[in-house]
Amino acid sequence: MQAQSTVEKAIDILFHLHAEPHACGVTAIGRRLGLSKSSTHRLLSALGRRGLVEKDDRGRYRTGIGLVALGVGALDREPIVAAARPVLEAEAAALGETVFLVAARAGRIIVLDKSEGEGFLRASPRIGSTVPVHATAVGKLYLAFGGGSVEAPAGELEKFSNATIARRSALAAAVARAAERGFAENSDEWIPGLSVVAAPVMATASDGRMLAAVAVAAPTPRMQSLGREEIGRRMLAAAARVAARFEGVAQ
Amino acid sequence: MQAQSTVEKAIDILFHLHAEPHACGVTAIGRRLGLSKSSTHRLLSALGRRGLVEKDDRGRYRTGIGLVALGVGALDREPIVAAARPVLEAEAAALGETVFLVAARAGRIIVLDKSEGEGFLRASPRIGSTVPVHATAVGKLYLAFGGGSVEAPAGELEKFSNATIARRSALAAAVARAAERGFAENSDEWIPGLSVVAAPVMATASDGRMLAAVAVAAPTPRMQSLGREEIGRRMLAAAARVAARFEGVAQ
DNA sequence: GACAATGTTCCTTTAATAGGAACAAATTTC
DNA sequence: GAAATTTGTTCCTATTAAAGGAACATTGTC
Repeated sequence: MQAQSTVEKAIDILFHLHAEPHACGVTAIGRRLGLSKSSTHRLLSALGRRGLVEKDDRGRYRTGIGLVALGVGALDREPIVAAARPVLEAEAAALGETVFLVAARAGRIIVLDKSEGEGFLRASPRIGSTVPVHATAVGKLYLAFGGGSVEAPAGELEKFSNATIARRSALAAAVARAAERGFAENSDEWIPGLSVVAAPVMATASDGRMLAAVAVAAPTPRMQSLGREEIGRRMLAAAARVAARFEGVAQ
Repeated sequence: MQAQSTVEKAIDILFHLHAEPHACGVTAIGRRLGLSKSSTHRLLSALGRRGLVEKDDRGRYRTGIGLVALGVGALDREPIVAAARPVLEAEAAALGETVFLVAARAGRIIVLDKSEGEGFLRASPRIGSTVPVHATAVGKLYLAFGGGSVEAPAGELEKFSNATIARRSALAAAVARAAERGFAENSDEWIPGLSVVAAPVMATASDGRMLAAVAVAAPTPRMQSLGREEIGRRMLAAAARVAARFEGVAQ
């Protein structure tokens, strides 16, 4: 990845600090991103003047509080998030499991919002994080209904667990089944012990494209006892409510 | 505010888009920030290549999903947030009201995390948002225990409601009372109908400075019936638990 | 269908950036 | 405890990227 503009270099620094668990020094950042020490320092100073990075006691840099403000605002700005939030909360309260909203952005599948369940063992996806296409329920939905907005990765399908779909023909079959049933599921295919059932939020009025997906995540045994078919119908109804609220709000 | 570096101009665009409720055009952004149309366009392109801004169907720009990822990560990085989260959740569940964590950053008081209550009418502060110093419970705590990390605004004290403290002598008295009791409260002083009781999280081991504050927010009638003194003691205990977890984790 | 406003691209002057080197703290090593 | 090494910060000038006017393309409007 070749940074071209100064702005992009600064953003690369932000993402690098984001990826690092601990605060980083100027020298280390510069070395990692191929920037001179003085350039790195100047970029960090500019970011610091706007509160996007902070310096700790020892002069090390880490991501700043300004990023939090910008990020949370960006979420609330997404109309689909505003439309979905009450539905997520209602479903999470009714099921006692984590319910979340996922959508495609720039060819990747990203967690937009969540409402967590009550269990001691519960799914807690990170808002803003990316999930794999070929090993998740939402990924299958996007392959079935997304109209090419998301594609399965090129080359070998990464194997996350014993249950991960490895062959493209098997993936195509799973996608076809999702297209037929209208919802998709995933048992241990990404994270062992985690099951997800997801339904697509389709724009009913305009062009009928897929706006997002509503999904419930639970430990596999609990999902088993809840009944996948019943949960699937429930998610379809929830997704329809989100779509109705979205079109009502967006008007 | 005069932008000096290119990076700062780009960040100013981000904050401007963040402040605007709707997507903005290149011309409008440039006019607002004093940038030429072509410069604005180039900065937006750079931000867009890294996913920090997005373009809608009509070519308008708004904040992008990349900011969400950066922001959420930045929050989880704050050790005080990690230490406080279970305490916030436990208190929110026990009280049924919104409990949140607030701290001073760069001289301002900022909401770091929250766990919302269950009421139909409930406080829902925005994570990352700034709250006023002289009209909030946490503001009084920082004036009492913050060691100068936060100061009351210069000039006239802004009047948010009929209950807002207007005179500096009255503010000093409220701060003195907070210093004496160890916790602070706020009834309708910022937002009419909203009451808050807050307790400071003090570093017990090292230098004893104020790390953050734990606060519970509720509609004024409900706070009245819960009993301010009892809630104050409860918040003091919660803040002590946060401090203990913080020092235990940070070790 | 003509007009106005907006997003995008092009090009040259201008000004900010890059990066080496020197300096100052802090940390590590002996 | 002192020397040595690493690291954050500042300074300076050749270089390079950014700024801004103008032309072009596109969209929405009257």
